[in-house]
Amino acid sequence: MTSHMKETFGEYIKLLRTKNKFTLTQLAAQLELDSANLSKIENGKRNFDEKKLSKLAAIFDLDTKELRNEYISDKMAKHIYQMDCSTELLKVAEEKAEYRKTLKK
Amino acid sequence: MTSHMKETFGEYIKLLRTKNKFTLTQLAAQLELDSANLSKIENGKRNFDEKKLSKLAAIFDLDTKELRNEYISDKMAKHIYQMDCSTELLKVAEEKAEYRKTLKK
DNA sequence: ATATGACTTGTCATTATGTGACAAATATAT
DNA sequence: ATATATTTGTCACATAATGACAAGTCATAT
Repeated sequence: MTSHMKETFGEYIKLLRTKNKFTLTQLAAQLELDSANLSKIENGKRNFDEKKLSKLAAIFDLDTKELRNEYISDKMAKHIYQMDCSTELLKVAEEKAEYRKTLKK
Repeated sequence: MTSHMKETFGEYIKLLRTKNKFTLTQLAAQLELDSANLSKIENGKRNFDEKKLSKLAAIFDLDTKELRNEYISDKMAKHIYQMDCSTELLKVAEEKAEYRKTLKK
């Protein structure tokens, strides 16, 4: 874990986009999606499609694995936030996740 | 955090039910749901409806808050498991969840 | 062996939730 | 004011979750 972003994934995309002087339309085109929807993604009103992560990484020359980590941690953060899950509870959750692994499936 | 269950929430319900010598049909009736669907819940194929938590607590004389914690940690565990989220990544996610709080909304 | 009760599985109609697409509104710059 | 950039609203469609019920398995008592 090298990065320590506090942004949401949407804000992160916006950051990347503006730093590289892209317009929504330009980036959206490269990602093969509607610029209006990309706007919603940047503003946290829609989800970024996981299948497009590698494309996004390629555009901004990022490490795909790192980017996927950002993506996953953001998604988890959203859940943590939404269920208002405390650190304590998260620990329990982690144990339970381990338990689920032992159930294979 | 007093409990340290490793079960899934479904398994937990089943445990409560069998310890109290209830049949699926009996418990389902009290929870106002189909016994077939309760079976699926116990076996992790459906979700327990959060709105019925207090009812469940009442039936088995449990602390509602504790029960809700079990419920939430189970749900989080599911997410952690599904996205195969490492402890490291979880820490990052927690920070990001904090960040989301600062965004209010 | 078959009847009964307990549990599981499959399926379907309905509902809820998310997505792509485009129009319209707003903001920002020139 | 005009053009461009961004945001918001909405609709039709796809996808996923749910309630309901039928049919299945399994164990056991008779």
